[in-house]
Amino acid sequence: MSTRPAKVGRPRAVSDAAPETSARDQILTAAAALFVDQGFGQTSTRAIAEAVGIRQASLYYHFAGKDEILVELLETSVRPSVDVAERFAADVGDDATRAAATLFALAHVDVGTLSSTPHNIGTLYLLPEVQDARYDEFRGERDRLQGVYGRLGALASPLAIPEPLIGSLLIQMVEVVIQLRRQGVAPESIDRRAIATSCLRMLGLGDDDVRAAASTGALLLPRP
Amino acid sequence: MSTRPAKVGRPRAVSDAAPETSARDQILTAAAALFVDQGFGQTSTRAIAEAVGIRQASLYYHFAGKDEILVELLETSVRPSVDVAERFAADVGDDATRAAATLFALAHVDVGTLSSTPHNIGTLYLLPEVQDARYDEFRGERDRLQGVYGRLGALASPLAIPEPLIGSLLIQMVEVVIQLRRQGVAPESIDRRAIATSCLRMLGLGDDDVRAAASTGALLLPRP
DNA sequence: ATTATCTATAGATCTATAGATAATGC
DNA sequence: ATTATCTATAGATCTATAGATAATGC
Repeated sequence: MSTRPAKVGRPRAVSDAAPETSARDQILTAAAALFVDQGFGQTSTRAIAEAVGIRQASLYYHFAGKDEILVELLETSVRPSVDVAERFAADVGDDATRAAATLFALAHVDVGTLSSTPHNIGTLYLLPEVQDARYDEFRGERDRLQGVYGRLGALASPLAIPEPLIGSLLIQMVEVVIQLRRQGVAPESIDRRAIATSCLRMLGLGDDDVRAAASTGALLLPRP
Repeated sequence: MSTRPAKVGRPRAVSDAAPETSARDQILTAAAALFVDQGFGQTSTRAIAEAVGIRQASLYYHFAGKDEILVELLETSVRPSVDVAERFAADVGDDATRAAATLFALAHVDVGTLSSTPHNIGTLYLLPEVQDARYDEFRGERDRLQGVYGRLGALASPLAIPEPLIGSLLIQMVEVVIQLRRQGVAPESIDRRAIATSCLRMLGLGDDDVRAAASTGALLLPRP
C-alpha cells in the first residue's frame, strides 16, 4: 500500500477529502462548480472555502481574491483550445477543401472538450462579469479562437458571408453543447459529428463536400 | 405646451429624469442594464435605486426584491417571442416547404428583436442564476420556444437530425446576435437575412430551397 | 384617505487582514 | 525556518422592515 507524502503546514480542521489534489486545484474546482451554477457575484468566498473544506481566510493564502480565481479558470479553459486551433489552422494554406476538413476536426475536438469538461465550465465565458476589463486577456484569447474559426470558415465556404459573422456563428454552434448540458442532456450522448457537420452545412457546403470533409477531417483527430 | 399630470405621493429627493415613465418601468430598465453588464449577484438594490434616482428602500414599494425584478424582466422578454412563434407555427401543417419559409420568418423576427432590444436584454437568459427553480416558469416558456424551432426545423430539413438538437442549434444560431452585440457590433449592422438563411443551410437545404424559403418567408414578416 | 416616496436602522452578510499555531524541513 | 493552515475581527457592505412625510384625491 502507498504511504502518502507527509504534509507541510498546519493540518486542516476538517479532514482533506482529496489529499492527492493540491489545495489550489481543489479551490479552482470548487469555485468553478459554484460560479457555473450560482453565478460569480452570488458565490461568496466562504461558500468556496466550505466546499473545499478549509476556512474562508485560508483562500487568501492561495489567491489574492475571487477575481484571481476566475481569471485562472478562464485562462486555463481557453488556452488549450486556442493552441489546438492555431496548430490545426497552420497547415491549411488557402485550400478550401482542406479548410473544410480542418474545420470539421476543430469543431469536433471543441465539442468534445466542452462535453467532457467537469462542471460545464464553458459557461464561465457567458458570465456578464467577464466583460470587465479585468478579463481582457482572456477575451483576447477568445478573439483569436474566433478568428481561426472565421478564417477557416471563410476559406471553406463557397458563399460570401462576412468573416466576422462566420466566426461568431461557428463558435456559437459549437457552444450549443453548453446549453444542451444546462438542459440536462447527458454529455456522453452529445453527437460531436452531428454538430461538426452542421457547421459545414451552415457554410453552404453540399452533401458530398460535407461527407468528404468529415472523412478527411476525422484523420486529423487525436487517437480516440 | 403639454402640462404633465400632477403626481401623487411624496416627491423624489432627486428630480425625476423621465417623468413620463412609470417608476416601475424605470426600475426595470435600470436593473436590466445593470444585470446585463455586471451580473445579477453583483448588482445591489442600492445600485439599481441610484440609477433610477430614488432611495434604495423605495424599490420595495414596487418589487418584493431583486428576484422579482429579474422574474419580470425574463417573462416580458420571452413571452412575446413565444407568442409570435406559436402563431407562425400554427398554420404550417406538415408541409416541408412551408415549414422552411416559416422558420426563415421566425428567425428573421427573433434576430430583429434581439438586435433592437435596449440593453442586449437577451443576455439575461444566460445568467447562471436563471437555472434556479425560482425561474422555472420562464424556462418553461423558453422550452416552448425551442420546441417550435425544433418542430419547424425537423419538418423543413431533408436530414435526420434529432429534433432536440435541431431546436437547440437553431435558437443558438439566432442568439449569435447577443454575442455580436457583446463584441461591440452595432445592432443596426446585424444582417438578419444572413443569419436566417444560415439556419436553413444548417438544416441541409440546397441553394434553391433556401432562396425560395427566404422569398416566401419574407411575405410572412410584419410590415417593416 | 391613498399613494409614493423618504429617513433610519437592525441584522446579516461578506471580504480581507493580522497574528497565532501545528505540521515538516534542515 | 518554512509552509499551510487556523482563529478572530474590522470595516464595508447589503437587504429588508418600520415608521414618517409630502404630495394628490375625495
